Amino acid sequence: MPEAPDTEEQAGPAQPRRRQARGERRIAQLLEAAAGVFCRSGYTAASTNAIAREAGVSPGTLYQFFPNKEAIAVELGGRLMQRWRETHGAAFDAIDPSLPLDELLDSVLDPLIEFNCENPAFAVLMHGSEIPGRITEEHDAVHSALLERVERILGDFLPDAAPAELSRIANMTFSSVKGGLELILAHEGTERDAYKVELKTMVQRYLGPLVDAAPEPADARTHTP
Amino acid sequence: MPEAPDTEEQAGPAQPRRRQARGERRIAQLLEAAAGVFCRSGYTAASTNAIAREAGVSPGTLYQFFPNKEAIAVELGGRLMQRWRETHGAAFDAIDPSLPLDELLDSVLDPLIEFNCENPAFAVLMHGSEIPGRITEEHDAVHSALLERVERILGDFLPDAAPAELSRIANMTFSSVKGGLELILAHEGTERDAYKVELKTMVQRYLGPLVDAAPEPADARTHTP
Amino acid sequence: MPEAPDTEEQAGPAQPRRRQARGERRIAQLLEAAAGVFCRSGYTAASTNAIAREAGVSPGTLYQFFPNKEAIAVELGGRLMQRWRETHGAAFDAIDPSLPLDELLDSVLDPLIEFNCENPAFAVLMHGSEIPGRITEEHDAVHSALLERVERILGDFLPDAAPAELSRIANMTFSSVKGGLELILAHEGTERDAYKVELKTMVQRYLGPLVDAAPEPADARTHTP
Amino acid sequence: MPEAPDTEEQAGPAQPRRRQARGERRIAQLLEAAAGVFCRSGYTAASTNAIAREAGVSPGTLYQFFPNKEAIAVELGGRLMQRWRETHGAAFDAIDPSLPLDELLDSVLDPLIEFNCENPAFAVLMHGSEIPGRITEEHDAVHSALLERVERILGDFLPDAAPAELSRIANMTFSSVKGGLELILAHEGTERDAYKVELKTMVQRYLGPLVDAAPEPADARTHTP
DNA sequence: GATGAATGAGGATTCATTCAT
DNA sequence: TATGAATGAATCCTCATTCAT
Repeated sequence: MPEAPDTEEQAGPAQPRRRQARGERRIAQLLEAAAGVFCRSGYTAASTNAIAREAGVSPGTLYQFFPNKEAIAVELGGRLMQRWRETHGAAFDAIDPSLPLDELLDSVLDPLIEFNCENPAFAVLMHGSEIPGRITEEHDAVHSALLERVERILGDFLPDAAPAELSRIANMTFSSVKGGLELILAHEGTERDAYKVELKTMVQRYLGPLVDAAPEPADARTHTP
Repeated sequence: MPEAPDTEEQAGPAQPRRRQARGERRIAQLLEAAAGVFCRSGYTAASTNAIAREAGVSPGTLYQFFPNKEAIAVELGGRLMQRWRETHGAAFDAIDPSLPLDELLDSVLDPLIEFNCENPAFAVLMHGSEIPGRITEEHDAVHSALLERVERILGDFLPDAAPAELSRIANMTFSSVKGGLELILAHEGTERDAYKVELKTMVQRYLGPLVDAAPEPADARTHTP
Repeated sequence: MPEAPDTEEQAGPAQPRRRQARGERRIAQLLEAAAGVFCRSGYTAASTNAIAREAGVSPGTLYQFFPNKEAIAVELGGRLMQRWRETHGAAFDAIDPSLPLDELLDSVLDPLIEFNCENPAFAVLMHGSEIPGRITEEHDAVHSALLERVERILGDFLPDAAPAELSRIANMTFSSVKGGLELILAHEGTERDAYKVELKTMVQRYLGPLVDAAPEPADARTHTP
Repeated sequence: MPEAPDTEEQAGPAQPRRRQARGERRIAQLLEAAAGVFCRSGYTAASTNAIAREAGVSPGTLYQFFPNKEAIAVELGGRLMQRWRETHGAAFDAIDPSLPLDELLDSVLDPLIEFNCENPAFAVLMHGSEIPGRITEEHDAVHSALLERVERILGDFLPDAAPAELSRIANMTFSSVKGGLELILAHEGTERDAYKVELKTMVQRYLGPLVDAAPEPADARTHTP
């Protein structure tokens, strides 16, 4: 994707094509820089000048591609979501609700954890517009998209749950996962691995009874035999 | 801390206090204003001028009582912790480990939830120095104090757990509680109540197996039969 | 002087007397504090709050005795000049112009040096209103008084010199002495002593030829024959 | 120092300079403004806003080129020293120690005086960090560089002097010259000229005996036999 | 497009000074 | 008197954003 060998076409669309190629690189550069700065300082404390500096371009250049600071976060979130969907989206869409919960959670959480470790900015954006006035809610792509996805998955398992209850459970689950991811990212090595396990354990325990109680009256027993 | 009266008089603290009465009121006023602004904008985006304005005083007055912005957060955290201890600390210190988990959690979480609903800034400060360089860790009284308390309580239940494991479980629990509190605060009325229940359920499910497995080989059964 | 045992008189002048006694102590306290702060930070960077703090009183109290910051410097200068006059003024007024120059300089510079070492603020104020707009010239008691004194002494030695020339020589001499005093104060121990000697040597060499050439037709040899 | 172009291009410094031309002009403008403000108010009382205003730019522009107030003084000092070296440095390095003292002093002091009259800020910066905490010593380029130069020149004349003595004499000389320059700048027209002569006379008289007594066993007469 | 200069409002903080008690 | 609270303009400096080249 970053390499579009821009064949010299006639006249009209040639220039834009070349431009867009260079522009794409710039944008990617800027977003990568933004990811770093957001992680280090948080959205509010991150300065567009710092992002431009980190990207090795001038402030003016940054504003040639983004109308303002928020747009950077929005676009970064959009791209990370996109990358997430490309990498793990298929698996997500094809979740098999008949799987035992622990396997299902593994199939969901393992990629999510891995993706967050590789893209720590994802976690930052995942938290969404905690503070009103920062990133407008409707612009908070990552948070709402993931939450919706969680809700949908849960809906498959709990078809009888009222929408409000579903939303509540999804929010609760997602909130815990976000917290767990933060802890995971805050640690390293074996400690990090232990937190990964712990997060999955927690989610399993939380959702286990719900799932067990609901569709399949299987002989599901405790999750840590 | 903001006031060191150091009068070389002999008398008690009565005389010097009269002068400070106004100041004490101002401090309370400023902290209340800070609580509001912190809740609305978060620590980073909160401006001392905004706090002063909200308190109805000039910027200079604010700095008569606090040396800088962080000190405001620290003092606010300190006061909230103090209030928390005064209101619910005794109950916390006297937790009866022989209680069934759900009762124990009620005795811990109900007050915590109530306190957060009454003091929403508590939740803000509870999150601690998410971003390195904001509020210094050692100054992050609320977060570390509560985390330590959680760890201690858990230690009573899991005397055989390794320290690292204990810390992990405490962090995980605390993280989830923080997330849950955020959700509670983000909702109102019956929805808020439902979230309260949900949070307790989640913590119960997470800790239940740990506790059951540990000291008392009682006939404890799952909590959602 | 600081101790006026205020005997209880009738009515009218009793109160003021007592007040003045306490006030005198306060003023002395404040001026001493100001001396310290001026030495440490210079006049511009010295804050009235810092002076009050150093004096152990409140800002309000300071302004009960001085209308503004400049007045503090002016009064401090006045008092130091007063002390200077009381201690060494007599000797100065009774300078014997028939003395050989080196003895005369000793009789002038030795006390001046000693006084400056004991009252470092004197040197600070001696420099006068280097910067227009700080301490108004007419308020710069120390500088102008000392300069005038130097001029008068020199006038005794050089009765034939034109006023402008006299003023020039006085300024030059005074300027060098100020510089030398700064160096003296900047050093300690034997190095300080060496600077004392050096300063006197310099002044002697500067004034020697002038004095020699003037009243007494001695066998003075000049360095620029 | 304020500009690190770091273009990864191959070309010479021609291209990158074109962009900086405006900036270079701004820097010069700002430094000129700073020189004026420093002269009028002194370093401490000079405000960056005042400098920006004097330069006809906004505060932000100033900070695009200088990280803080001290850096302005440092750069100004550096440029003035540079200009000084370019204009008179060669003559200084090629001082002929066999010259008679008065000619030598002329060759040193005349340019110095002239340079100070043309660049009054030089005198301000020459005084160095009189007050601890203002301009850090190591940043006080003008003062230390000139003092060192004086010391070196004197060293040529007094090869047998102990280092401490040399330093003392250099300090004394430099201090007097600074004082004299101040007086020169404080006057105008013929009075200024007269002060110029007076300063040279004073230095000559101070150093004459030292020099005479040292290398050339001339028939020098000292005033303190 | 790219650059870096420019902006000016705003942020934290200080300070001389005044006021209420 | 003395205190300490109060003020608000001014300080240094930053930042999102715009402009000229």
